[in-house]
Amino acid sequence: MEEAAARFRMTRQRRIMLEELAKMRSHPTADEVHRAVRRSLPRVSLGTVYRNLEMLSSQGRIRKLDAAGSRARFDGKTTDHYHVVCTRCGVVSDLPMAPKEEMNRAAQAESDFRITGHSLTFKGLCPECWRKEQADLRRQSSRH
Amino acid sequence: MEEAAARFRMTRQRRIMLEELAKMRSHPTADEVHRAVRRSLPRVSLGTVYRNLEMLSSQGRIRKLDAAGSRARFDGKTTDHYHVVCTRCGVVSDLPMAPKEEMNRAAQAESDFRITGHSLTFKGLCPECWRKEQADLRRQSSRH
DNA sequence: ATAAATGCAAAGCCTTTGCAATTAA
DNA sequence: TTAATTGCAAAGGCTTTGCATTTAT
Repeated sequence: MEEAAARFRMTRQRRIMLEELAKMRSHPTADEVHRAVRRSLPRVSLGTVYRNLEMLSSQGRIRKLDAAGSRARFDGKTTDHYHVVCTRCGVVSDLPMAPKEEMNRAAQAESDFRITGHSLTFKGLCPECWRKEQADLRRQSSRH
Repeated sequence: MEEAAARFRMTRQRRIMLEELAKMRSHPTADEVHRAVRRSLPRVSLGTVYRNLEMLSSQGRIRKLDAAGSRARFDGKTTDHYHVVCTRCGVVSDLPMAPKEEMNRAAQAESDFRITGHSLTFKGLCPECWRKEQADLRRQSSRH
């Protein structure tokens, strides 16, 4: 009945991954991290790298770039608009908010890229998941 | 030497895909589109659906949602910041621009989701690709 | 000592592709 | 007629997972 508190170990693999990620400013993919870590740990496996990338970002020690989800989604509506995606169930909804062209200009002032546009996706809980989330919290606090 | 102008045919498959996408307001994945189209065209293949989704969005008749980038990217920097991604070579760079918390409030006013954050990614051409792009254009116009 | 983490390899998913047959124009 | 498109099935690429072994605590 007693829940084992998850304990994380600072393995050599994890330490080196953190070190490498701290110095790589290039937003590497999993296999780029793998290659980097391999220089000091030739036997590290890609599986371990994937597991640790996932684990470290769930801990907030690193960050996974916003790629909402792995499967592509399509929209019959081609006019520019923003989306909100539910972080719990993944449902995507339109947002009736006018796209802000002027943000491109603001970004252009800060970047040496030739800015041509932007994509803005809000994160949140859909009404249904928000309800469930509250129910979960209520249940948890009443457990003691 | 003569370039064949690409001609697109309005096949039954494409017409029905467009019709379905127009009525589905749920931002379907490829296989959800497949299922929908199959109701009227039971023998349509998933491969065709993929090919046409790609083709129709390159034509601008439908839209592929952002974040569709297939591989995950990671960042050792955990403080909130925006990114710019080069639409030609895919390189990702940080943007020294303060994240705008107030956008969440603006979005909240328009949505029944519980908004908790957003991710903003600018699109553009990195300095190198921008240079190449201009060279390409120059070459093209001088060809006549 | 012992539960967490690893390496390895196999499996899973989503997506892309080659090819012979079909079909829009 | 004929080049684009399809269905099918196989292959690809990224990611996840099962399991015996190793390792941090």
